[in-house]
Parts: sequence; C-alpha cells; structure tokens
Amino acid sequence: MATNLEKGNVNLDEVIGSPRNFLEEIVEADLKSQKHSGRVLTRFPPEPNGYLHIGHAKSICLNFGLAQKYGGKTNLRFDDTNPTKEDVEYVDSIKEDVRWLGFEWANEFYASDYFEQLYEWAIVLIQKGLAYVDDQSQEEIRLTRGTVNLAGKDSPWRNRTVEENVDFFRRMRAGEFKDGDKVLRAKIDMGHSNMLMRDPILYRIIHTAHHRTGNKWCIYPMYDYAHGQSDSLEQITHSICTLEFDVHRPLYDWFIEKLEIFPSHQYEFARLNMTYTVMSKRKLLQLVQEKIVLGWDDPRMPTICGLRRRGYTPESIRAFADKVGVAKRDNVIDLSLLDFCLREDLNKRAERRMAVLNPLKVVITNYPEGQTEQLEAVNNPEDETAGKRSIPFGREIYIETEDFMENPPKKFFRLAPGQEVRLRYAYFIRCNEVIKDSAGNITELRCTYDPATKGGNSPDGRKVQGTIHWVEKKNGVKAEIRLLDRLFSKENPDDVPEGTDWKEAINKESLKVIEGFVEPSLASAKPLDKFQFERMGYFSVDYDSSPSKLVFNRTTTLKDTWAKIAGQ
RNA sequence: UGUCCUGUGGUGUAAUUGGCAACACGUCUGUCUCUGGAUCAGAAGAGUCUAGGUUCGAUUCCUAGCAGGACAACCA
Repeated sequence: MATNLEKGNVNLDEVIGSPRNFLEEIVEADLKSQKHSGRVLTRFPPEPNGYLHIGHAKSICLNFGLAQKYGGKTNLRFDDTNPTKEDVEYVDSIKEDVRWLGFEWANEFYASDYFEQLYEWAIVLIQKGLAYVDDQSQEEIRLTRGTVNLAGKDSPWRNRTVEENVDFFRRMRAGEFKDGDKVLRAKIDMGHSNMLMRDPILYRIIHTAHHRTGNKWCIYPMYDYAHGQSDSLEQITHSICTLEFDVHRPLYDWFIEKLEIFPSHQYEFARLNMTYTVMSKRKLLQLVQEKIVLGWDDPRMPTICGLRRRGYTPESIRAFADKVGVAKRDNVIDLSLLDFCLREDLNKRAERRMAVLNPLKVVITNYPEGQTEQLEAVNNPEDETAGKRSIPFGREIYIETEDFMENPPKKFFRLAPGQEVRLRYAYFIRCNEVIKDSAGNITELRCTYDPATKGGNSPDGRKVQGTIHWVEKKNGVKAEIRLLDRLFSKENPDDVPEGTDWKEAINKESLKVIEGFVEPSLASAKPLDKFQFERMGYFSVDYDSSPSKLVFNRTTTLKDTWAKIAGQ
C-alpha cells in the first residue's frame, strides 16, 4: 500500500507502517486517508506563567517529534489569555528551553494575536443565539452551576435579545463595566452531564494590562473559547494535550461546529509523573517562593532549566521522552530511567577526570622529595578521538577517604594496611603506616610505590584487584562540589500521613556542599561543561563557577556495585 | 451518587487488530576490565482487574461487576 507521499525530507512510505503509539496510529490513518491532504501540523501551547518542566519536555518531544517524523511542522503558541498571571519573563525562558531541547518551531504565535477574530466570532455566536451576556455575580454563577450529580439553573439573563447581548458585549469591550460585572456565556445546556457544557463562560472583564496587547483590551477570552479557535485559525491538524482536557473536547468541538471553522481535532495523552518528584506548577512555585530551593533553576528542580543546570543533556531528555512512551493511562516513571538515559549519553561523550571529594592525604615515602612527573591519561575509554591528557604525580597525593579501610572486610579491593592498590594511570602503592590524630581519626597514610609499575602495569605480571583515583597535592585544584540528591525522600511526595502535606517528604539531604580537589586540567572548565569524575559520577560545572573558584554539580552517580555489597 | 477516561511482570510501553504475552528500565547471576563504571552473556519476574459468555483458540469481541483517574476558577 504505497502512499507515494513525500513531505519535506521525509519519505512517508518508509515511515508509515510501524506506529509507536496511539497518536502515531491516528496520524498514519489520517495520512493514508488524506484527511488534511497529508498535512501534519502540531503545536506546543504553553501558558507563559511559569517555567517548563520535564513533563512539558515530554509534550514538546511528542508534538515536535510527531511532526518531524511525518514531515510536518510545529507551532509554538503562547496561551496568553489571562494577563493577571502571565509575563514576558516566562515567554523568554520557554523559548530558550524549547530551543535547548533541540527543537525549532515553524511559527511563533500568541493567542492574543487572535483577540480581534475571537471577538468577532463571539458576536457571531451571539447573533446565532448561542451566547449571552450574564449579569450574575461570580458567586451566583457558581451556585447555579449545579454539581456533578445535580443540574444547574438557567440564568435570569439567559434569554436576552440578540440586540441587547450585542450591545452589552460591545460595551463590555468598551470598558463600561467593572471587573466581574458581566460575562459572556455560551448558551448550551445548564443540565448537561458534562459540567463544562453548562453555559461556559467565554469572556470575562479584566482591567489589567496585557504583556503584549497592553491596554487595548479589558475583556479576555477563557481557555476553552480561545484554545480551539486558535488551533483552528492555524489549521492545526492534531491538537495534542493531556488527559485532563478530555472533558473539554465536547466544548472544543462545539465551537468548531457552531462557528463552522477549520476542524482541528484534540487528542489526549497521559501526562508524565516521576517518582520522588512533584510536577504541579503550583507546588514548584511554592518551592521557589518559600525558598526551599534556590530558584526555578535550582539543580534539584524538575524544571528544564534546573535539569540543564544540574548537567542533564538535551539528548538524554529526548531519549527519556522517547522511552517513557505515550498512552492514556496514568503512569509514574522511575527516576532511575532518567538517570539511565543520562548515563547512557554521557558515558559515550563525557571526558573523564580525576577528583577527590573527600580527601585523605597519602605520602609516598620512597618517592623523591620535591619531584613531580607528568603521567598520561585517556580522556574517554569509550571514545578514542577524545585523546589524552597528562596529569601531574608527586610524593604527596590525596585519595578518597572511603578508599582506605584499616580493617577491611573481605572483597574490599582498595587500600588497606599491607595491601596493594593501583593508582589510576600511575603506580601500584602499598600502605605501610596509618597516622592518626589524638582523637583516633586517620589523618594520613604512609605508602611506598613500585617504580616499575609506572602507568599502572606491573612487569612481573602481578595483579591488583583495585584501582583508585587520586589527585596530586601540590597541583590539585580546590573545588566546591555540590552533591545533589533527589528533592524528596518519598517515592510519592503526596503520600504522607494524614494532617501533613507533601513538603514533609522533602529530603533534607538533597544538597550537600563539600570541598574537594580536582586535577589541574579542570581549572579552565566553563559552566555547563560535563565530566565523569572517575568512579564518582557525572559532574557539571555550575553557573556559580569561576576560574578562582570552581563549582561542580553532581549530576548523578555512577552505578556503585560495591556500595550495594557493602550495604548488605 | 452523574458523565468521561483508564486497568498487561516492581516500573513504563508492545503484541501484525482473535493465534497461544515482547521490549526497555530495575533486580539477580556470571564474563571481562587500569573506573567495583562501561561492555558482553544469561536468569528470575505477568498469564493480561474480576466473573461469566462467544470461539478450536480471547490481552484483543460481548455482558456484568470492581478498581484508579478526571470534571462543579470569571485558571490553563
């Protein structure tokens, strides 16, 4: 069944045939039936009232990805119908985040671009007897709407004449009334089983300047009235949104039918949820406002800018969006899947460096005093083209405190009294003496090295099980290291005991700031540069970092089999 | 006491539309290794919400239940 369709650089014959989810199925069916002459146009419609988070990333990847796959395009449209909540600050951050994720929109639109058209269509509805101006107060409207089990009551103003409605609506626009004095409502059915069809409000009066239209308008359309018509104006073929808008679809279709305009169609998918994470804008805002986190881009936030600062790559987030799939059932994704995607990406791309986070001084007693030498290290064993670098070695070095145990359990392959270990890219050393302070804390280790093992291999073929990382003391660079962990200690932060709220689940250990030493090649690292600190994890340079004070964020740890064994 | 959506391993998504449940993450073995990482090899884990029914055969169809979610802002 060749379709012989070609769109952009996409050969549809090759693409059609293996839909990966129900939306792709729908698109393919529409393509085959030539529903929109084979055209695919999606849109990503954020409200500029907050920062984008990983849940939006799923939607972005879905909307842009779907269009890309089938040779279509995607518009970015800001749903800016409520001037009391929206701001250009958010517009800019949203554009930055979408671009960072790797997508470019065909058109940048605003619902406010359509205010005039929307107004005219409202007049059309009034003239058709399908909308009326209601003088009831907000309270009265709420009370007469009924409940899910109880029909609402008709407004006393429901049967005004067309002329009267047109006149009042014009005067609403002209600014003759105060906020809340009047609204424009659709005339549908106050007894409808779907609450949204009970004469929904189309326009309300808000005497507030809009970030784009200024003071031109004092009436603003509601979401339901603006969104579908905006889709229609742009001739969106597939309007994809989350499940909670499912109940809005009858209204979406009602406007299109009554106005006889381009029939965009809405499809709903299940929004993303993740373990140990809250995703609602309200809660994220609360975290910021109550200074529980440092800001929207706090590296512990699930915001795009937070993930970016933490060190996640766009590639890893796209891979994640791809792996979580698209369906209609509620879901909670393991945070470990995001980490997997990150590691998979960075393992191939991030250069390796050595950094000691929790330093323990080691003196190599048989190494000549005052001498240093340069050793060669591989930048990335997964990628030969990453090349090599040299690192200084000397008589005094730091190793990780956890890499030494005075009384090691069996299977501890690291350093211990009398035990030999390999210093990565350097030498074998053996521990001879443990120095302690008066309190009994280990302050220093005295070791000897075997000069014949330079580079890490022994000419006599003797094996050492363990390899540990290190930083030479004199040339090592001090660095602040921020150990980030999940923001919540409960899988489901909302699942807390009666009488307490989700903030009880906040992980008080989610940020630990320590000072460590990194190898000198890191001194020139720039914000957002990413590295694997060998055996410790992936780290990214923070915005706060400067040549005089390096700051790294731990994006995620490496898998740690030993920690698992030791923990048992 | 309503309407709509959804129920498949621990998690998420599949199953050529009726052909005897697959993939990924996670978990557990083992291999290899100058990262206890990566790699490689393998294993366990669901009989598809329940009960009936149709059929040679049901995750797919029918009926009745049950469970979870959404909806009662002049928010989006």
